[in-house]
Amino acid sequence: MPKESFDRFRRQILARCVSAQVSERLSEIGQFQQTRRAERIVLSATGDQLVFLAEGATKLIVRMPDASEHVLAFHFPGDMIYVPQPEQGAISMLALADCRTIAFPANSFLEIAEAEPSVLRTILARTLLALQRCRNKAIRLGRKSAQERITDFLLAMADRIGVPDGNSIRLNLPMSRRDIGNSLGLTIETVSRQFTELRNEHLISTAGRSIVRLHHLDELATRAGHVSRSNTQAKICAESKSGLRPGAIAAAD
Amino acid sequence: MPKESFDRFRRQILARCVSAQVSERLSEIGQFQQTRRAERIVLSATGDQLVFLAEGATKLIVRMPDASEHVLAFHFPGDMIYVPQPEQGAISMLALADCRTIAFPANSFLEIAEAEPSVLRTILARTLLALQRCRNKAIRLGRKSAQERITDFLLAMADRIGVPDGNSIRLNLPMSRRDIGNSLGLTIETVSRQFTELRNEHLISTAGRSIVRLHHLDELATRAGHVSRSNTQAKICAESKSGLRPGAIAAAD
DNA sequence: CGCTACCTTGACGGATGTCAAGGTGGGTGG
DNA sequence: CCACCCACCTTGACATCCGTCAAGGTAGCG
Repeated sequence: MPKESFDRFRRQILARCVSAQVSERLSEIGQFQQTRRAERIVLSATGDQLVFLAEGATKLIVRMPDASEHVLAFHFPGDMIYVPQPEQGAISMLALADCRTIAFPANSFLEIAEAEPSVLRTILARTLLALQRCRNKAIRLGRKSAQERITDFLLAMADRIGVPDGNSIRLNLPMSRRDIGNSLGLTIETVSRQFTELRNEHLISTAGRSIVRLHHLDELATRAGHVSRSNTQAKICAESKSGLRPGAIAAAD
Repeated sequence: MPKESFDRFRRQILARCVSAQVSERLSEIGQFQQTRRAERIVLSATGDQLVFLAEGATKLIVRMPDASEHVLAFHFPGDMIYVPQPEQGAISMLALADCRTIAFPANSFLEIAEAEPSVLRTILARTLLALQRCRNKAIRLGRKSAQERITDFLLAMADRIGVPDGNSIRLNLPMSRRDIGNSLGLTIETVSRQFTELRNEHLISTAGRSIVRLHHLDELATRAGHVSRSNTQAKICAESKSGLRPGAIAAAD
């Protein structure tokens, strides 16, 4: 396993105070993997997995009975993703860009972590965060219009991978319009129409297929159905400065 | 705190092998509460809470900006519910029937549980289960039609509180049509129309406002968009015999 | 027995899915 | 470096499902 990836894992998931022994044992059960864009991250089918994403971007998908796919979440470096054993649920993880991952069998991971309750608590805290994100997603899908979903999605992305750019925030979206639609419960056509509409109102601008610039964050937040907290920009700055992002287990957008 | 409620908590959440001391300390920080139907379960605002539902039924709701409410989950006895600190998220827990609950400050609970990693793992396991349920809910809300949502909801309820009744399953739903709609992202009218339609097709029958009987579970499962696993009945029998239900942290339907 | 909250039914309109027909970006190979 | 090609995106016309508004009906409780 490349030292660089595991070091990232150690920094982000294991607190600073973890014994070298625990770290050692975890590195022994972790399966490193390098995956090319559009390929599946191969996971052992012998139980639930905890996957650490060291580099790249992924989507977590469910295959529906009709062979279509629904995107549960997008993930970015530093995320810890819980993937249940692929029995019938048919959850799988696909690379949106070239990826480096470390996959741990969940049971072994947790057994080792029992020796170091702080690690267990870190995992629990991230899982609770994932649950909150998933709840938010459920609200979004249940109640919001297409435009609200799209703007909410863009703002969530801004929080996660946006970079300040003058008065705007610049996004380099690794996922296709289809992926966005599959994540928000919309068709690709509706996604496209909403992008066009936001572009016509100068709330966003786009360059090529993946670059999106968000202007007027406050107006976008209003469109997303938020309640006037125009601190997205501030949050991003704070986060990029400290180098800490909330991270998640499997419910990031 | 009534012995009966805490005993239930001990049986369901604490494994049999927990030290008397841990159990004792948990009972000291747990706030017992009896709540009447339609009232709010009052929680300390000083941090996240873990609420054990010993008796009754509850809904976990979010107040939307427009003062409407969205139901995140319904809960039943034995569930452990994670309720984040009510900052702006405005999540609250309402009793659908007379309830008995024990509320623990999450941080204190987890600190005590660190002495007994098996408890921490139980909580983590339940949280992961809640995450799975929430993911399922997200899929349901994102992709399914009104009829699929309703039938899926009824089958989920059958798994949780259904009792076998000849060839059917009988449900005594503690929540109103409005609550069901708020949970599935539908209006009360649409819920009502779908009930009527299912009734006309003899897939369900109703008595009064809260009794629902499900016939033809396999057909209902098809309507729900499931993939032909007609084992719902079997699962319920097995569960009611063993007295064990999966339980959840805050994402039950 | 009557009141009230809750449920049911109907008519209508609008947001979004579906179907269809181009247009465009970006990577590949010459 | 350019041209080509394919996947991806955009736009339009139309259909449909569900939300909205409105008007009763009914269960369950006092």
